[in-house]
Amino acid sequence: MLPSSLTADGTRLRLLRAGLELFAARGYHGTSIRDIATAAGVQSATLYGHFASKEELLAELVVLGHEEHHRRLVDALMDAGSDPDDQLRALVSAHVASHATFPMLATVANAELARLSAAAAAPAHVLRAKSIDLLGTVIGRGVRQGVFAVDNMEITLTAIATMGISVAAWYPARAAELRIDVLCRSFGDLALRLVQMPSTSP
Amino acid sequence: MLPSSLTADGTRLRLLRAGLELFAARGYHGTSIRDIATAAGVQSATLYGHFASKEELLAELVVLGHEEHHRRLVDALMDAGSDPDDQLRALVSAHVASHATFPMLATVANAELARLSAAAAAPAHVLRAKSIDLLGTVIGRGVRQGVFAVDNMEITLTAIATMGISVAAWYPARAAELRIDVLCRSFGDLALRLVQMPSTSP
DNA sequence: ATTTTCCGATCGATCGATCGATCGGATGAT
DNA sequence: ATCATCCGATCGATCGATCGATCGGAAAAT
Repeated sequence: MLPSSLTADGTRLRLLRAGLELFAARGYHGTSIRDIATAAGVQSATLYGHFASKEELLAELVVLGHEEHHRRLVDALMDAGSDPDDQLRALVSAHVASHATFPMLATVANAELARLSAAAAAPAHVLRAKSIDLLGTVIGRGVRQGVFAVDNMEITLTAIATMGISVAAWYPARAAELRIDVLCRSFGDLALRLVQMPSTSP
Repeated sequence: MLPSSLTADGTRLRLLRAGLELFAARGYHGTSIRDIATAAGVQSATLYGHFASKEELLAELVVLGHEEHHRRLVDALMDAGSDPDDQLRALVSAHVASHATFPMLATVANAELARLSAAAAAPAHVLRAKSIDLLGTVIGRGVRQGVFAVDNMEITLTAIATMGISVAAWYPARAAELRIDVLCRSFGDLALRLVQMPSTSP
C-alpha cells in the first residue's frame, strides 16, 4: 500500500502517511491540519515543525508519488528487451501496477495535483511529461519498425495513460478477486490492441 | 459549454451555473457558499431560499450531469442501426462528445461525486450503472455475433469509459485545434480496436 | 394584500497558522 | 564524572479569518 519512501517511522513520515490517507479519502480541502495531526498522534502545531504549510505537505506527497511512478516506468523499460511489444507491455504493466499497488498515493498525486499552486505543481508536471514521452518513444519506435500503426498519437497516448490511472480508483475494491499480475496482463493486452498494426491477410 | 437545462435565467439557475464553474475549478470543499453567491450576484443567504444546503446544490449538479450524459447515450444508440460496429461508435461518440462539450459538468459529476453522502450519490450511481450496462450490452451482442472478441469484459468496459471521461480534463485546452467530431471519430476507432475480433488470415 | 424572493446581520464552529513554554537528550566545560 | 548549556521537537493556547447556516424584515412580484 505504501512505497518504501513512506514506510519508515518518525513524526514527519507519520504526518505524511496521515495526510496521504486523509487527502485520498476526503480531498485536500476536505482535510484539516487537525485531522492530519490527530491521525499522526501529535498536536496540530507540531505539523509546522516539519512542513511550512498544509500545501507544502501536499506538494511533497504529489512529487513523491510522481517520482515513485516515473522511476518504476524507467526501471521496467530498462528491464524489457528491444522488442516494441515487450517494451509497451513493460511500460503499461509498470504503470498499472503502480496505480494498483499504491492507489492512495496515485489518487492524491493525480486528483489533488490541481489544488497546488503552479509553482508547487511544476515538478510533478515535468515528471508527467517525461513519463508520457517514454510511452510515446516506445510506440513511435514500434511505428517506425512497422509493427505498430497509430492514427492519432496524442490521443492514443492519453487513452493508454488514462486507462491505467483509473485503476487507482476501482482496483482496491477488487483486489481480493483480481490479482495485480492478471490486471497488468489484461491492460497490456488492451494497450497492444490500441497500437498494433491491423494484420493484413497474407 | 452548458446543456439546455442550465441555460435559462433566474436566480436558481444562476446559482447552479456559478456552483458548476467554481466546483469544477476549485472543487467542492474549495468553494464557499459566499463564492457561489457572489458569482451569481446575490447574497449568501439567498442560496438557502433555493437549496437546503451546499451539498444539495452539488447533488443537483451531479444528478443533472449524469442524466444529461445518460440521455445522450440512449439517444445515440437509438439513432444507430443494428450493426455492432455502428452501435459502439455511436455510444463512444456520444460519451466523448458529452465530456468534450460539457467539460465542467462532466468534471463535477465525476470528481465531486465522492463528496456526496451515500444517499445523495445513489441516483448518480444508478445512472452510471445503466450507462455501463448499455455499453456492455452492445459489446456483448457483438461478441455473440462473432465480430467482437473480448478477453476481460469488465476491464474493457472500464477502459472505454475511462478514456472518454478523461476528455473533460484535457479537451478544453485543445478545443481550438481539435474538432469534437474528429475527437469522437478517433475515440471510436480506439474503442473498436479494443473489442474487434483479431482478423484471422482467410 | 398576499406570497415569494432577497438582503443585512449574525450565529457557533472551525479553518490555517503562530506564539511562548516545556521537555528530554546531546554537547561542552570543568 | 558532574554540571551547565543548548537545541530540536512538541505542546497548549490562541490568533484573525472564514466556514455553513439561520433569522427577521425589506423589497418585489402576483
